[in-house]
Amino acid sequence: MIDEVDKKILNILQKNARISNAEIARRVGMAPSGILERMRKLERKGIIQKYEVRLNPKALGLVLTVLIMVKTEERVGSVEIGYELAKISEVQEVYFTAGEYNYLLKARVSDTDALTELLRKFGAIPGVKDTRTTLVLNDIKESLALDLDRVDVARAGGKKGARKGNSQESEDIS
Amino acid sequence: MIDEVDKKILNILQKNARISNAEIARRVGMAPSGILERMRKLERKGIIQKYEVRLNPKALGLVLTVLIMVKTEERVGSVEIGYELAKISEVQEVYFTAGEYNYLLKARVSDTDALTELLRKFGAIPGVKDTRTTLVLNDIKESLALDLDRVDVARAGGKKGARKGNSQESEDIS
DNA sequence: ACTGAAAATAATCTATC
DNA sequence: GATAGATTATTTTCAGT
Repeated sequence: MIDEVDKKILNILQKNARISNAEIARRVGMAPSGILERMRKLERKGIIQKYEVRLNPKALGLVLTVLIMVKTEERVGSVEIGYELAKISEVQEVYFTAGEYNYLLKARVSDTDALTELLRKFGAIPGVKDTRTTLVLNDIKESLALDLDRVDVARAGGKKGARKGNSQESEDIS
Repeated sequence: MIDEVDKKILNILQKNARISNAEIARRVGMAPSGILERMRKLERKGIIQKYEVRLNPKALGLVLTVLIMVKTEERVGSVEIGYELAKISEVQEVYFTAGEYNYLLKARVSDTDALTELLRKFGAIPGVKDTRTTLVLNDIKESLALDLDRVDVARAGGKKGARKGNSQESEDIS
């Protein structure tokens, strides 16, 4: 259950996740202790999953973004290979999809040699049958933001659809 | 230019972007003021782009992840329509790609009705010729983390590839 | 669920090396 | 670049409502 106050807090955090508690309190018009309690509850419910930093891949030399579709031979519905693919550090996103290809991945690499190396890693995973690489010419939008005006405040709850099938490693969320 | 100390700082932030400065300082073995200065420099250089919160879309009722390929009729190399697509709030990612389709998008919606509405919005943009929607059955991995061991510390610089072509709205980064 | 007060920490600035 | 020290601000806990 999230209410209008939670929505305000989450919208503030979506703009800048490193903003101080005290500043959120000021903007929401509540005591900092109350904000702190709400944030912890949102974390406990799994609505807040993580605070992340977005680094500029190009500024770090990872100038190529690639989208790779992967076809595998697994028993229907199995995502074993997906978890193997998710372990590869160049791979930022792995989706198990309905359709001809089983997975779609996004990866960042420094150059075509690094891309070749990455594809070689895929090929080394048993069951990977085919890959189809698409070069990204322009990362036009990349955002974690959700439009909270689209979420039904009444039915938004903490139980369903939590961390299942997420291979991110954990660490203290605060 | 990032060095080994920056790398340590960034790796700590990649695990939890809301960690205190003082705690980073403790882990790195430096004075907090020095860490603060380095973080500000990383922000100024555009290496740190944003601090984001990852909310659980499913916990908020946005249970469907969809990948949509969009074919457009634009003059070659133009990404005008990409920016239009990026304005739509359900759309979290927009990539301009080499290949048969011009764009690949990722979007979150609550149900198939919301998906229909989203596709209708695409159709309303002049120049959008065709869309191909793929349903995501499992979001296996979604992460912003970059493997800093893959970045060449020597050549990683602040000049190239900064915010160009990014339609995220800005706000005080701290 | 929230507030307000108190104690503990942290952020930030200046001066200095 | 970094630190140490001073000041201001924030975080956190908790008693009270």
